Amino acid sequence: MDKQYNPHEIEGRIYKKWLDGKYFHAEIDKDKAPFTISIAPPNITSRLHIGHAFENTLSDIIIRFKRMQGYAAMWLPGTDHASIATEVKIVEAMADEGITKEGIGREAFLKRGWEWYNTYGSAIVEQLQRMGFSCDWDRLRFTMDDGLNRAVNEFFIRLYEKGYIYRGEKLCNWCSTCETTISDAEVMHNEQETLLYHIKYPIKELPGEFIQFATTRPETILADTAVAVNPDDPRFAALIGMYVTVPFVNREIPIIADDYVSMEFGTGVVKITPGHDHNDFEVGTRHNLPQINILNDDGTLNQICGVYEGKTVKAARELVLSDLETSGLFVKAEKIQNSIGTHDRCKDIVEPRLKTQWFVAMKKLAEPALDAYKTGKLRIIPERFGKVYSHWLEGIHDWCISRQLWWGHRIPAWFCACGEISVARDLTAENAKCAKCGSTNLKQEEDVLDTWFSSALWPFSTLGWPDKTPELEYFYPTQTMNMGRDILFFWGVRMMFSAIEMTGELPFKDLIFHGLVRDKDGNKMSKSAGNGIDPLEMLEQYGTDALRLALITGNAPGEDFRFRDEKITSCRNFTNKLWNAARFLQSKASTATDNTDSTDLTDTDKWLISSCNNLIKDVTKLLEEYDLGLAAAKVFDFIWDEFCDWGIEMAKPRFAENNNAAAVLTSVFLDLLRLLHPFMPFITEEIFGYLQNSEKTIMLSNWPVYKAENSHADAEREIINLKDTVTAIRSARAEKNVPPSRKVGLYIVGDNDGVRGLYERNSGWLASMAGASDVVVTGNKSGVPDNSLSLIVPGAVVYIPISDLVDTEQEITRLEKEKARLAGEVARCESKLANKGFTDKARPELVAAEQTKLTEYKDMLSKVAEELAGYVN
RNA sequence: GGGAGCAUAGCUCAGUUGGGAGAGCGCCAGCUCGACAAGCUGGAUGUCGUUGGUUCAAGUCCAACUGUUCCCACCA
Repeated sequence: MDKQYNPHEIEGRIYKKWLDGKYFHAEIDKDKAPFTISIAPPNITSRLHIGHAFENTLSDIIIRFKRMQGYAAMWLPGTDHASIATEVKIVEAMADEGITKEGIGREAFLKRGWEWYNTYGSAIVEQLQRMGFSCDWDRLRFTMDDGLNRAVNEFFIRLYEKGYIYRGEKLCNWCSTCETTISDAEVMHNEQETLLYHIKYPIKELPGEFIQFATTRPETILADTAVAVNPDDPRFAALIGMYVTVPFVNREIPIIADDYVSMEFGTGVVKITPGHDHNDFEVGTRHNLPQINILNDDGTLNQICGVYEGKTVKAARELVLSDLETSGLFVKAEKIQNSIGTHDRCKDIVEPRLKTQWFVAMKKLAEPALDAYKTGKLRIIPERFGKVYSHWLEGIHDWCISRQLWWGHRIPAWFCACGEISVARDLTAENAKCAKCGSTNLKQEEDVLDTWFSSALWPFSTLGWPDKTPELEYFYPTQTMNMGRDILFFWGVRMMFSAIEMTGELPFKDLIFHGLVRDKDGNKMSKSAGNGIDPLEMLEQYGTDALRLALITGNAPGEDFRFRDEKITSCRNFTNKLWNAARFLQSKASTATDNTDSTDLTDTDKWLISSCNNLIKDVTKLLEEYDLGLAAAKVFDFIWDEFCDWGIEMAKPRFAENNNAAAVLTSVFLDLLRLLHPFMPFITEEIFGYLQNSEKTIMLSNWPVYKAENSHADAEREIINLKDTVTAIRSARAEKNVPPSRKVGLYIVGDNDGVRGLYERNSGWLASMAGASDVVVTGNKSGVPDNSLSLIVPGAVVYIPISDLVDTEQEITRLEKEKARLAGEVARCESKLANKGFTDKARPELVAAEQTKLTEYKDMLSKVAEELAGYVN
């Protein structure tokens, strides 16, 4: 083994070994319980970023843990076609070549989509493999492969047949850059400072009089079909029912009364534009107002707008304002804070407008999804996201699922000239026939489905649904789902209701949300900001295991966290530490006996076995609760602080003798490797190979279980005392500047047999750890050299004969300080025990512990006092 | 307008049913002590945002406040 851990050569070789051994592949096995995770399929828009690395590291930890526990653990991988996101990318790429979508036509465009998939889909798979993820690659799926296409059609048709899917003209969110509708969830609202323009319309019945209102979008006056006031507003009561004239289009529109209008805001008058505003649409519906659309698909104004036709919204706004000013109808402009809707993909302003689209009626579908959470069948982790989940479902709106795009699942609906729409299984251009008029000249809907329509089926469509496959039977429902908290509405909710409706079961039992990875300054990572971190770069520099560990330790579930280089460096250092511990053990392998169960275990052996045993219990529990960051930190700390700093160091003096020190260390270390394996798969696998030769792979070895018979609480307590003793001696040596090369003698005076036995049994390593030439354990002070440095340690007093270095005055000061500290402790313990509230109400073991401490402190205090008296005299 | 998170050492953050404040990095001092200088040993640094409340006991539970981040919502 090399002196430094070098991940590069190792990782590729190990991953190949796993693949070749088919270790990732889970067969249907009736003797095992299934444990399934579906990947959150990455979009094929680009290569993976650090957020993907993080999310999938979580899944990999869970699936590796469960696999070792003996489940038929299956992690199903795949990618998502990401309809609009990918289409935007392809269009951009084509623009660089000077071609357009329309220019090349649908078929050629789709060909480019598949090329895109071939490039990025495989790049993503490669990246996932570099991260060491143990996905069942034989089951790799894509949201647009044949099976999933069939599932999508089936889903659409079943919803349509049940009347959940309908087609209608409604106010939709329109992105004129992408020229498509988008769902409410895709609209981002940003507070911005905008201008609120005050405008007045002449009142027809009262020549020379005007009614004044305010708007942030003056160009939409061209689509106004009323102005509204509050019915209780005395200022305008007389005007209700009169008419005003919209300038430029000379449309006469009524003044109506509606509760929606707030008397306080603006002028107390609102222009009503049902064709371009969600609120106005509802007001318009209540008052039977006409709905006028003034926009073309590309965002310019249409023929209704007269002289403004062909102008962009922005240009039209300027023009309308200046024309209003000219006509004397413009009053003033004021600055206000207003929220503007933008498209989450292209960041352009979204305009509400009328469009005929396909919708899913959500109200009834949402109910069982809500129920699943409220009855506790669905577990949401962390819990607080449950509130967000149910709140959204309670106020859910219908889902606009049609998109005016090409890359995606084309809607399986066929139009006939007679007006009939056919939606049925297996309709193709060849066999389509109108059910009403018998015409065979049907045209398929041009639109494709929202990308989340297919994602919603992911946990079961990937297992063969709608067919009743054995895989679906066995692996479904899945167990846990890891997802970013930012896609709860897009995906989490939609999988839930789709699965319940289609399969009658929840798609997963535990829904786990993780936070976002931010840069070192706390900003969101994004391509445009240029602060994104490429996981491949990180793992090339530090190794995959270090990256994985850095992503999860010290992060609380569901919280965002910053990614900093220092953290990954310390994790890289840890891999080296682990590597060298293994190197050391390997060098001692020849001295190892097979005997780790025998009764001649020393205190240190018992301590190590027992504390590792406790670690197993803690880590297993944390992993079962999905508290991965804490679990990783526990293993990390134990290996470094306990196993290496104490376990190995305490064993060193024992190697010369014929004993089982090496065997115990190795046996414990193998368990530690198993605990660490889900987090750091490569290095643990490599070391596992060096340290034993009975098992082929750590991946499929058994997860360690807590063994009651390995609990040695007494030994643990004793070693804790010894560790304190060593620390005290080292600290004293440092304080006195005694170089490590200078050996000293230790005279330990303990006044009871148990304590003397403890120090006698462990005098070998105690001497070694403390840098002593010899250790003398006695029952009294006779034989201890004069002017030795004395230390109070648990249960005893240690004298170090370094008299030539001891400054008597310093020593007196130190003892006085120690005396004061101990006196304080005694007082604190006494007052605590004198408190009836504590003794009566606190847990009994706490009270007992406090009493023990009091005795110990009193004991130590009297020894300090005695020492001090010696110096003073 | 509604809701949620966060506030702990110089920095980044942990802190699991309430029971004597922790890690990593940084800083100071010293170390080639049987693997590891990507290491070892020792050390300094905290009114746990503020104010109240519950409790024998609060970083932890409750309330209010301040700062900050985010989500939802149709306010022209």
